[in-house]
Amino acid sequence: MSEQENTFTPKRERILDAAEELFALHGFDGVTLRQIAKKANVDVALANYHFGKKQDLFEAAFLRRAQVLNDVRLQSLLEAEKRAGGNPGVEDIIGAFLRPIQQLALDDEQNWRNYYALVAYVNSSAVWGQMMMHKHFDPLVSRYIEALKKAFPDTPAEKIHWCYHYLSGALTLTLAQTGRIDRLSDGLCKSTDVRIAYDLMIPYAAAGFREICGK
Amino acid sequence: MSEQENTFTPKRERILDAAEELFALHGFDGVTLRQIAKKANVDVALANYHFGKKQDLFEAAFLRRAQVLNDVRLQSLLEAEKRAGGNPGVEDIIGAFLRPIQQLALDDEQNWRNYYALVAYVNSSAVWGQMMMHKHFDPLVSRYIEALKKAFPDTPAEKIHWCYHYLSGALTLTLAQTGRIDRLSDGLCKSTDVRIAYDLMIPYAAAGFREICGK
DNA sequence: CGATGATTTCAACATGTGTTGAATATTTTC
DNA sequence: GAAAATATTCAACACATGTTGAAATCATCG
Repeated sequence: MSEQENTFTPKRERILDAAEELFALHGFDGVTLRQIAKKANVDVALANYHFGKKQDLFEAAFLRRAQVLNDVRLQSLLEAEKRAGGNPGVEDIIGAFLRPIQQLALDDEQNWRNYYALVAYVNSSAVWGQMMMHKHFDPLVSRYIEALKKAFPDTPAEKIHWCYHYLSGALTLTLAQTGRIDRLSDGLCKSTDVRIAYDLMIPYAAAGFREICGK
Repeated sequence: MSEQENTFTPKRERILDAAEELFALHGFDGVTLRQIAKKANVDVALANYHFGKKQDLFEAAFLRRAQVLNDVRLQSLLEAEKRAGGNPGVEDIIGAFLRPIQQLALDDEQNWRNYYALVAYVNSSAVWGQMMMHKHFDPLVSRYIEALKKAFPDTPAEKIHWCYHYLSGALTLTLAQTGRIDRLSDGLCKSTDVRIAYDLMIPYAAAGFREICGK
């Protein structure tokens, strides 16, 4: 009755938080329900009561913030289109794609770091991870790709898709925050430096697009 | 005595092949030794006899081709430097970095696809995956980064490292061959199209480097 | 051949897994 | 405040896991 190990949040939410963090760190099969329950200070059976099977718990953790992220990104795209009078350039589109992610990471009241790592894990995963990406993120991504096609009207769609693929790879590795850049740069750069990571990624990717897609 | 389910290869090798494929597909924790043994047509205990613990088997599968890959890539870098009289440009360096990977995938006598997916998995993984990357790939990568620093002598090292990070992300997602581009492009592009994947990645990345690192 | 050593299988153990149903506590409703 | 509903814990099952040691098979070579 004296201590409160956590700032008080409902147990259901605590389970999701623990699942998010542990799944992001070790993957679906690398985490047991008992580890999640322990981290959430909760009995094992409670996860089953609230979310059903383990797979469903994973999806619940994945879904929780997906809609939020999609909403803010869609608005970001719409604003960029409005600002450019319906014809945004590559840099505008890529900025609209990445800035919301950067911003959420910077306002870390709610900590998006774990969730980002979870998305990176899912995007790097095989069949069933791909199904989740397709279901929950591809609709929005398609809108970005449409915008890019419009920005390069004379470029074959194939090239646009490959360029987006490269951008998606850079983003995914950034979201994962594996710390590899820290080691390779001997501490000069930090995976957690969200500011510079996206500030440089935008012009980098934009230049890549222009090189491949002409103009 | 009549059928030979596999083209005959020693069982030890068959275990490594099965481990490579299954680990690449489902990750370390997503695969059981029994699944590996079954795929290799071998008893479970044999993996332990040859490789020790499960972790050691994983590392053995990872190591098997790492040295080969490092050798061919180092030679590729040295040749590029020689060809450019000691001062290769970005495009030369990135080409030397990516072409060997592309080439090995194209000559698929030995199928490198599974191994590439395994590397992608390791590079996307947390602490212990990073240790493997650091130990077995970073020494060579550092040489590429040194070459890049020399190609942009006036650019702060920080920017070089971030640009390499973006390139590494694009490469990793390409190696993973998740099939996401197939779905996003509605079949127009294929993850398995190694030719175009790298042919476009090189100028894309080179343009990104030039944009960020000047010149 | 016979014997020595490497390979491969067999059987099993100890432990950990996801999941479940009944029991208890807590909150809500009337 | 009793009753109904929700949330949480407890105990346990059926099964799969990595790993091991002792057998059995195979190859090597005098």
